[in-house]
Amino acid sequence: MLSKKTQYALKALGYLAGKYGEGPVLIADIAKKKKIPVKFLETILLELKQAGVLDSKKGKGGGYYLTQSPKKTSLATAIRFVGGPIALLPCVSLNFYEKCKDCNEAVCGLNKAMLITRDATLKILEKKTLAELIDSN
Amino acid sequence: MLSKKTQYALKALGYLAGKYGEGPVLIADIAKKKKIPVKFLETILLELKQAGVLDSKKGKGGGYYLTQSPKKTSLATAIRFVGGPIALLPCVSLNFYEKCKDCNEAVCGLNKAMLITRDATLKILEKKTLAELIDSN
DNA sequence: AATAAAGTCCACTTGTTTGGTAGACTACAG
DNA sequence: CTGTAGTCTACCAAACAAGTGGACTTTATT
Repeated sequence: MLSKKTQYALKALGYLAGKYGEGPVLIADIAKKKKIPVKFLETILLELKQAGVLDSKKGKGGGYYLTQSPKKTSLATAIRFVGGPIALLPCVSLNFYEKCKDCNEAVCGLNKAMLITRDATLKILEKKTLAELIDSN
Repeated sequence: MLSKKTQYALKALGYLAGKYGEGPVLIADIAKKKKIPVKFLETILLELKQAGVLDSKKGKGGGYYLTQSPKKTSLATAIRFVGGPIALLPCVSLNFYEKCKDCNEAVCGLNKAMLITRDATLKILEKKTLAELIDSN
């Protein structure tokens, strides 16, 4: 299961995708529409900005906005930006790999099963983009 | 990512699968071979026993063992027994479903994407069984 | 019956995540 | 120069995850 933080990040990105090209969107606006605690969202958006997915404008008329077209960012990328590994085990994670203490990966059945799972998941999440998160909500 | 607890549970079940039919296996034995903290493993095995996957024998010559052939328990089942939801979001979970506060699922793009992901994951994890976790480690 | 082996159960610590509050500072539009 | 809005820092606390320690019960064996 994705962490709350990652879930909120995806919701916020989906909302911003819907507003792409319309200028900066207020944190408070996103928080209200997507039912996210304002202060928590603040730190999430800041992380996404540091990752380069978002940019912001301070002062009146300010807010957050996507740095590029929502079609150019895949869900897999978005999830990784807020720190969520996609694989079910550390030993099959591309970006958060960690070796098992107890097994030889070449012959580990668990490793094999989870590798297949990760590939199937990635195949989907790399094709879907932020543009697909736009909806009528 | 699966929780440590779930990861340990799968490792332990894999080990017990390899010993199926050979009588009870000591907690300490599993812990040592799979590098799991003994006390933590203790609570995990207890949960699996209460779920019916394992049974135990107390006293000398006691230990834990699978209640049925490793081929009869899928990885999806095993994961769910120790409390781990398989879906990436609560709103697409079969066993731990929770409605989103902020979206209409029928038109939610995130929901759709995660549903497809969950189905792909489940398809794999429901086919793989504990027997496939047996290896030479 | 005594003993040792082994699972069971309860309490506790430690650390992280999640959610929330408060306040000061910076940038910018009007 | 004033108000708006993001930035940053510092807390707090409830809930959960991970891990530890110790006392208790059951059972086979001697």
